[in-house]
Amino acid sequence: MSPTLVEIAKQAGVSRSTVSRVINNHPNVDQATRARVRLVAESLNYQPNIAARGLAVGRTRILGLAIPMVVSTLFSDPYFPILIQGITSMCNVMDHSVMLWLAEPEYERRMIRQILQGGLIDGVILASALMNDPILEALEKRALPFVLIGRHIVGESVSYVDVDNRHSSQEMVGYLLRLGYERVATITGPKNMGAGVDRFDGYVSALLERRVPFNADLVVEGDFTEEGGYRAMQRLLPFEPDAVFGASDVMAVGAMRAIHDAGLRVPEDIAVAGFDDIPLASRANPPLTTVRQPIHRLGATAAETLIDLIEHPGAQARHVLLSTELIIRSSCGSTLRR
Amino acid sequence: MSPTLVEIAKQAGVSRSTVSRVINNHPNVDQATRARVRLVAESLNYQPNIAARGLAVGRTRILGLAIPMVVSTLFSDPYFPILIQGITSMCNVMDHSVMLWLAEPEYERRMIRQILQGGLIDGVILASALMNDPILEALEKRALPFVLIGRHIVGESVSYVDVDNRHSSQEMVGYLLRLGYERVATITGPKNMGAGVDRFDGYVSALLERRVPFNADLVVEGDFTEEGGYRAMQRLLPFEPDAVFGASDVMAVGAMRAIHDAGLRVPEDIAVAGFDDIPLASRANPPLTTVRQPIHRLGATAAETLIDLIEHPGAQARHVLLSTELIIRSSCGSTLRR
DNA sequence: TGATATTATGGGAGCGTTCCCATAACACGC
DNA sequence: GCGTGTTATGGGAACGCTCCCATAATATCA
Repeated sequence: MSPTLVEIAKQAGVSRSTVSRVINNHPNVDQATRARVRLVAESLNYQPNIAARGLAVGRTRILGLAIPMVVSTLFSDPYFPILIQGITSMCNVMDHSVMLWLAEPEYERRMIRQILQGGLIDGVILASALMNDPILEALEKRALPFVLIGRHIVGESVSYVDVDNRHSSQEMVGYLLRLGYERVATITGPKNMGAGVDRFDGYVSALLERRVPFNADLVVEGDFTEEGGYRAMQRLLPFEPDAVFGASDVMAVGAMRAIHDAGLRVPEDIAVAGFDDIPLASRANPPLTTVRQPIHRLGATAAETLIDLIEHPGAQARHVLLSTELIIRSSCGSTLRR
Repeated sequence: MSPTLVEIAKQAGVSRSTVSRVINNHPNVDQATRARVRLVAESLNYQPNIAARGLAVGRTRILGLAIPMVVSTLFSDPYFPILIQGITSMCNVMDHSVMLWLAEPEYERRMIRQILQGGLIDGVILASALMNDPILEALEKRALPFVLIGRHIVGESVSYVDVDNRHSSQEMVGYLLRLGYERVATITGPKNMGAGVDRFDGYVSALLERRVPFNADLVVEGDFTEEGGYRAMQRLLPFEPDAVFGASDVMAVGAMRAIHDAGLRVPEDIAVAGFDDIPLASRANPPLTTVRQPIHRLGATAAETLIDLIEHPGAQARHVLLSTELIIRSSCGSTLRR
């Protein structure tokens, strides 16, 4: 094991306290002493024991990251790896570490207890919380700082970081309408997920904005999977949409497959747009017009916000909305139709 | 915060020690006392403080998971999410937790120190370590148990869990040869990754086995990306292969795109095979013949092995090879050619 | 029934830190 | 040259837990 404070102290001929002061950069340590202690600590490759420090000081500089398992299974795209990268990346900068929980339902209670009461964690990032997630309730009850990735029904009392789903979708659908499409359908996400409802809201807003009547036949709920997108599109086809907005790229790609299988062409017969801009989107045939999310930044911002929250207890809930970018490729045609 | 042992003790009218014994299921506690303490602990929602316990007992039941950032960026497939799921899943069963490090080169030293000497972690799982990874050296020097996911040059002195890459590739390429293909090319993975070299070895073994002369023109190094597969295939085309074995599905899909772009058909003109069986493989056009990896089990086994190693210090290094499954679809044709 | 095991319980010490208070050394101004 | 302030340092106590030893109560056996 790593040497302890007292061993450093002995070697440097000072007390435990002085070494601690040096390690934590407290003032009021003699220049010479400081240098000597530094040298010894360095040469012995000293590293403070996190558990002990955590015990003493009540803060571990460890962040918890909880992701509902159902959700993580769902995505067959690199969303989570990138998100996690964003989080750990910021944690590196801020000198924090990350503990990971993938919530399997059967271990949920155990996980919640561990997270909340283990005393090991300074705060929690909850990614893609489902609408009725039990952990959320527990988290609110307890005074542990936490940040949601993805806006949530619970409202404005909790901190969250999100992409502006509503506005982005509105923009995307508005773009389709401006191109002249008249029967714009949508394949939504599950309605127990924030991203699902917000993107649908954006769709509705865009119709409203351009005074296009809402047609319930042109809305089908998907589940963020390719297969789900495929099936949703099949249900949509009889109603003859001339464009489809898929609430995720993966679903949009599924929809494209359904369109091809039905002997129709994209975008000539039906235009397709997606959301996320995963790598697959640019390699689809035809390349997919979509909304690019700053996933990495989403993670980094969540970590940053959480750390800020930890350092300012009692502060107001933070709400951060990151903006997106419309990526125009050829799946919706490139010119105005009329 | 969660109540402490003494608070439980006070409420139950016993000593700290007795409560500790109850919590840890020690024998020699009176039935009645045990029940009473359990009740109080339950009602106060007691959860032992992990940091304190770790300090006292020298074991935290926390596993470290380290993934080189370069590698994690690389995969545009759900490999890592599934791997991580496998790990956390087993950790749930074994009552452990996971700390995550994504190794950014600039923070590597800090990470290594933290992992090795923070005293917080009982062992480390190192996923897809690069061949010259500095952390490996540090890990070997230190007496911290660790397990590699993916075999590694360092040899048999360290524990690892891996898929039998060599054998699986040999089987795949053997299958292509048996189908009658005569100019079987391969797009390899990077040669500083275990999976890269092992899968290439399997390719060579298959040729040897069936006495097909090795042709260096038919080997191009890829980088496990779609784009890399595309470019590799372009370089392969002039040498007129009649089949290509891509060391990953993502590269195989890239190769298919290159073949299509060159006006050729799969499998009529060139057969394509992959490795991994990611979801994309079954939805490719044509569906990809590939090798299925038990990724989830890979992660679970790594965690299990590590925990075993932690509990039996000084034990021999463990080597686990998981077997794979040949998934035959239509990208290599379904019938013998001659 | 008295010597000896066994079972049940309590309290001290220690894990490696940090924080707080005490103390010593030294400078300064008058 | 004496109070006052500042700087440097040491040691006790505490964080919440587990382990070990002591002791009391009870069971076991010749």
